Amino acid sequence: MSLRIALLGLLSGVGPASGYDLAKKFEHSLNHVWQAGHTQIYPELVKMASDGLVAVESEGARGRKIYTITPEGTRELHEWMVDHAPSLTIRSEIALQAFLLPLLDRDEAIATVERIRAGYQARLAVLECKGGEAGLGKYALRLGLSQLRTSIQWADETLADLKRA
Amino acid sequence: MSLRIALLGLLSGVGPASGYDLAKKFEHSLNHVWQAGHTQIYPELVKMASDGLVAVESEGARGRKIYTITPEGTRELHEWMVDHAPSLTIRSEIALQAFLLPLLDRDEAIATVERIRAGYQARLAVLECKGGEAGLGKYALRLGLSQLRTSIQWADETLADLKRA
DNA sequence: GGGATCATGTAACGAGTTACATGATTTG
DNA sequence: CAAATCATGTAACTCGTTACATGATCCC
Repeated sequence: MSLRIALLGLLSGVGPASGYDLAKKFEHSLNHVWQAGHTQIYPELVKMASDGLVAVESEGARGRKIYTITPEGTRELHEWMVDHAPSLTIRSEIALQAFLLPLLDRDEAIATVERIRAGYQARLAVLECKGGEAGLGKYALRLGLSQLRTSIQWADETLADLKRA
Repeated sequence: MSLRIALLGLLSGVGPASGYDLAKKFEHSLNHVWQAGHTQIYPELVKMASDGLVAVESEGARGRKIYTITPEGTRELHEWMVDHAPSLTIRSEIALQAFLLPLLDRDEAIATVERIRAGYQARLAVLECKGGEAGLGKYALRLGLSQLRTSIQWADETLADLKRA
């Protein structure tokens, strides 16, 4: 369901696009929120077209197919945004490592937290480059940035904690 | 893979347990980090047993099977904790709603953020009850709490932002 | 005896990943 | 012409969810 919503959202927000374009958007602007590769996107667009949520507007060079959102797609997107209580389901490998940290001895734990911190830091650098603008992703970007900064702070506190012991 | 690790981690941290026990742990202590229901856990334990990572220690009343982690399981768990760079993959319905927020008009956006905030708040209340203790999950709990507090702050700032406009 | 909880499973389906496969066009 | 990028797809597999199914034991 969420993949559909993400695709509908992009088509609605940035206008008609090909599967290829949409895959790029996933890579560059949506990646801190949802992930999907082209192998998932292409078949989904076909299904969505047969469900009447999108339509092929035109076929361009190199077999390029431009999809547009239909009124029905717009309705479905809007309904999801307004009615759907988003699931709180979390599956985070990082949090799992954090959870199991007490199973390691001091030095191993420190090294693991440092690795986690580096990952957060790298991602923060990427997000920071996406800078202030961004009509569509604006609020999500701010959310991502504050969560990352908080997580880095957690890593620092945890490192201090582990080193103290 | 991560499901295996989570199960190995629990067996290692809290000692021998049945699939049922492990499912309860997932519900009560691991749920802010990883989720799995019994329908996923039971078959996975069988596979893990055939891979030599766990063993059935004893069979108790009502067909209860107690699993223990084997030395090989311990090795695998340790290796993952020490060597594995955790994936940064995120799939968050909440962040997706946040991303698409600019597609809504002012009042709808406000209502949506309020719904998101309520979700965060509810989860925060749950986590806060798990209180200070917790050998195994200690660090993950702190991480979860700070992330939630940050997210609630984001919701408040976003609401202020939307109301100003 | 009846309802709650303990305890384990299977089957069907949907979501997501990895590997494979193909061909057109642009740029150096 | 060769390499990069554009552009689309399929197949096999793993992971996760929902629905179904069964029976034992405990407590009222």
